[in-house]
Amino acid sequence: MAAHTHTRQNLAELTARLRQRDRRITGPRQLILDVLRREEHPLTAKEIHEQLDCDLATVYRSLRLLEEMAMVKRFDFGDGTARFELLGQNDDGHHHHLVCRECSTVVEIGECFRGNLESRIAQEHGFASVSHRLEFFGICPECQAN
Amino acid sequence: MAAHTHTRQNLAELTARLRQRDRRITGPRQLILDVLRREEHPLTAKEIHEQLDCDLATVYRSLRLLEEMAMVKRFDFGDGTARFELLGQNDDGHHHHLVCRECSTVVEIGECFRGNLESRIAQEHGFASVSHRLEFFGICPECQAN
DNA sequence: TGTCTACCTGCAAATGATTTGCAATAAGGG
DNA sequence: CCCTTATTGCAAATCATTTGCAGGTAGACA
Repeated sequence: MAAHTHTRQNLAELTARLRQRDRRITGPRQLILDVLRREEHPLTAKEIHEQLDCDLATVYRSLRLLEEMAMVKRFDFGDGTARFELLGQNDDGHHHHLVCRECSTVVEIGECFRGNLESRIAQEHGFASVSHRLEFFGICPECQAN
Repeated sequence: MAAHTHTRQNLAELTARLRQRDRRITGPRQLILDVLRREEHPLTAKEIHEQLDCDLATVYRSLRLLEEMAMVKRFDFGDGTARFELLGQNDDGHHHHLVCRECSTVVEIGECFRGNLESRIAQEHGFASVSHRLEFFGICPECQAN
């Protein structure tokens, strides 16, 4: 699919979701989605900001809004900095990452243990709407070589 | 086992591990372990500090040292605040938590998926020493009632 | 196309967790 | 008991993220 098609789709979806919440389609919001679409790995707010020409606070505000609208997903690798990935239209973004402890290279892990672990845990402890967060850490091939 | 026995054991272990690194056994370090031993759930640096009478910076420095010495384990629930738990002598502290999204109540989860998932992931991606972090989130029984 | 208004942005300052510089203090081997 | 070196308290610095505010703009409507 050509990039501009992606963009168009993206924009249409953005427009629709923003309308529902009486929010506006602004330059920064479109640009942030563009940046995220270009990257295959989750980006920090700062990394996104470096590719843009708007205020860092605007990036944070936009990311929060886009997250609420389920257009981006926030990941936490435990280094004190949130990372964001673009979500597809029918994608809940549930997947995990394998992160290099040395260079922070990120590999996406499609696999996840069966959901029944989650429901069993919910049942055993009387919790409702249980979700989980799972990330893997290791040393990537390149860092092993060095 | 009586509490003072625990304390004695604790102190002996602390002493031994500190000696190895040419570090000193100080009041704050002993007190932090005491506080952690009294609590069944992971505590934040601030929570530990509230029960003590030393500087917050000292609490952070001590926790970092104790973590390096594998006497406490750091957990990250994704709320931007680290939490710490005491580790037993032959305990690598590998377990997970179920955290209430409302009130932050924490339940410890003993169970963990088979370690072969970890090694399979390592193999597939060429990573070495792969570990993982996994936490569950949900609404606890009490918060469901309210 | 101009108006109006609520939403947005930039900028600067505030927050909250955690770290660090430094001078004063204490642990513990000799 | 002394001396060297680790450790502490205090204040200031960092870092990621948020927020207050005044000026700017998207977009519904006339």
